[in-house]
Amino acid sequence: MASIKDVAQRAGVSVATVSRVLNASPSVTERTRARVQAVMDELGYRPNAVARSLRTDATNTIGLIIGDILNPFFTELARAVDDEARAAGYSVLIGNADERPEQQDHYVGTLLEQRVDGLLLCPTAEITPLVEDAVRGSRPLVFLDRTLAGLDVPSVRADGSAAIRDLVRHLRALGHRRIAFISGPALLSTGRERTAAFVSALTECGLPVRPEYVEAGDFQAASGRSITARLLDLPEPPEVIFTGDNLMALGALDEIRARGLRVPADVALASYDDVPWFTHLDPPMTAISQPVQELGRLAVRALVDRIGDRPVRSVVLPARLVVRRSCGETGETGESERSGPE
Amino acid sequence: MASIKDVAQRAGVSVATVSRVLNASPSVTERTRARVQAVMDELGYRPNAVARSLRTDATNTIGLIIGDILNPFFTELARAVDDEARAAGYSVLIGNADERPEQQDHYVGTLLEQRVDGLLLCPTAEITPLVEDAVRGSRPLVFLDRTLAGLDVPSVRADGSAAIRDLVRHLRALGHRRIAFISGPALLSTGRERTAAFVSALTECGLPVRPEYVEAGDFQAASGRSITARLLDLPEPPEVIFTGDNLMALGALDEIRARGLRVPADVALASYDDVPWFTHLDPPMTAISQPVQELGRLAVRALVDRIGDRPVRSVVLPARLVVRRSCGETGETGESERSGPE
DNA sequence: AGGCCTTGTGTAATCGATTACACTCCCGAA
DNA sequence: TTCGGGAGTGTAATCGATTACACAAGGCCT
Repeated sequence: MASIKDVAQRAGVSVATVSRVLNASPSVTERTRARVQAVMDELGYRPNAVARSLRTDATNTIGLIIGDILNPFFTELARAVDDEARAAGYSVLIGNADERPEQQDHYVGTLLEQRVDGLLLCPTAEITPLVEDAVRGSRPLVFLDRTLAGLDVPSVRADGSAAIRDLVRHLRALGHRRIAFISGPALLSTGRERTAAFVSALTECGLPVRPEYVEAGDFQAASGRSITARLLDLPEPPEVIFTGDNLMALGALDEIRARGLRVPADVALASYDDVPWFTHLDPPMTAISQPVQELGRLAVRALVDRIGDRPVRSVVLPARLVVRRSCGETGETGESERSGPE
Repeated sequence: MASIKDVAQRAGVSVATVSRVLNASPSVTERTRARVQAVMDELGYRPNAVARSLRTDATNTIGLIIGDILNPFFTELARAVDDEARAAGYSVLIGNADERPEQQDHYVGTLLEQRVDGLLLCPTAEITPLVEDAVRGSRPLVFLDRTLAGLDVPSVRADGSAAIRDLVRHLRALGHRRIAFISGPALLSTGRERTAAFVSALTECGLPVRPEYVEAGDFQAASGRSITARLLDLPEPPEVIFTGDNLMALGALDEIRARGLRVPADVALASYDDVPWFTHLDPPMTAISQPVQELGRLAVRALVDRIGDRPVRSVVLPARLVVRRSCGETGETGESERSGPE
């Protein structure tokens, strides 16, 4: 591939001048600029970003490590991050942790070696040595969707406590009392927070907290299915199953369908995370929707600020309840979506 | 961040020796190796991949440009590519073309500048200058899922002709005669091929080809919806709507639901692409399933072969029909999935 | 003992860009 | 005419790794 030297030689100038043309430096005659540009076009020259980065110590690239690329929540998040980053002049390198700490670390390592200018991380478990390295090595880092306690790292995430309270009230209003929650892993901040919010919402609504109705899955469909099976086999099965993410809802639905049960007549269903196809289920799924676009946008802004050494504060946005019909009919017109009881 | 010099100095050796330790060269005493390694750990040293790549002219990185990151088909594909690439020692940089040629070009450009060792491209439209550059510049390139005629570039893709024929036969057996197809853009090989296969399948089954029943969408949900609306407004609307990808199926479903029609009693529905949640629709969606994992795997192998200057041939895998219930009940037990009529 | 090979390590060139500094014109003011 | 200064360009150091080549030390042969 043609290098800056080839261009310089062919245009009869020095590499410095070519570099100046590349960087639109004002101190180049229009005549020279045009000649160099012509040679570039002729040779199909593209500057070597590797060499440039080595010199400038900036790759104009940020890393994004998501929990699971098959989870539409993360996919939408990646999309939002990508759009915002590109607008800010950065390219995004996506790593898929597949909810496995060692794979997360693999990507943290690779991306650090690639010298990304900053890292957006949806941490998959507890603090790992590599993540500490990243913090120590003072690479700008921002947590997204999930946090890790004990590290001085800003985070951008959504809080679903209010929405979960709205959901429990909604269920209560529909006459449900036995509500089960398939939570996420206690190792994840999102798992813990949602469980805590659920338990306190129950209490607040005067409902008993039954330990056998709360179990942690791993945010993947299979665990949603097996836990649902256990719940339905209980001597007194729950009237409602609320899942901690959209994949586990899918698993729950699998099990319910396999048993020939109907939603919501036999068992009601609700899910954390709202994804496009929830609307098309029968019945459409009541869900808690996170402001995914905003999360992505703000995370990139925060990271770019850190890269530019500007001060950054953590951000928490509210999630909101979207009532559909999977928990039973309200008195209203069924089709229209609306936010939860205010 | 610590560099190789810092390590060398602190360990009292030359940079060459440190480099040898990094590359597990055999000509280093165990004693020296251990000492250097200790210093590396102590400093939290990570080799600078940028510098290394500059010298070795290999980034151990491949680029993958997909059509649309919100489309689960591409998401699964990305997952498969990522897994296989990592197994082969490569990292994957994902670019989202969002089905827009200019954004595709943006990523082709960026990835070429980053000097990826090879490029996997799901081309979004016709040949663009940048893609030609890539071919000219002799960067290894492999087309995935879609091809571009007129370029000497190997491709890995699935052919759905047989599956589409199976589908039309299946529909015919269920008594349907008026079948509409919402195709993909004629600019894409996948769009053209599926349309051609559909038309010839109709003919083969002795069904008339009605021009007003075939229209190209853009592989996104909104177009599926608007074309469905047009089809249903026809004086003689089709009995079946077959969509060229899963997103347009979603759009079609939206429109059908909005009109209060039932599937398959009022209008039957089938889709190209099979995605996890098709099972959970009511009724479960009859679809044509592509061997996504295999496509991803083989594409990476082909690319790695090209990078290693080994000869590569294009691959075409068959897609297959998965009959569910969205086109009507067959005489069989409804729940079990099976391949099309043999 | 002298020559030769092997083994372990160091020296320095190199990859392709950026950029501080130096240099050469050329113009205008004194 | 001379001098100062700005505009345009070139020279060379630099970023952090890899690697060809050189070299020193030690072992073994004759």
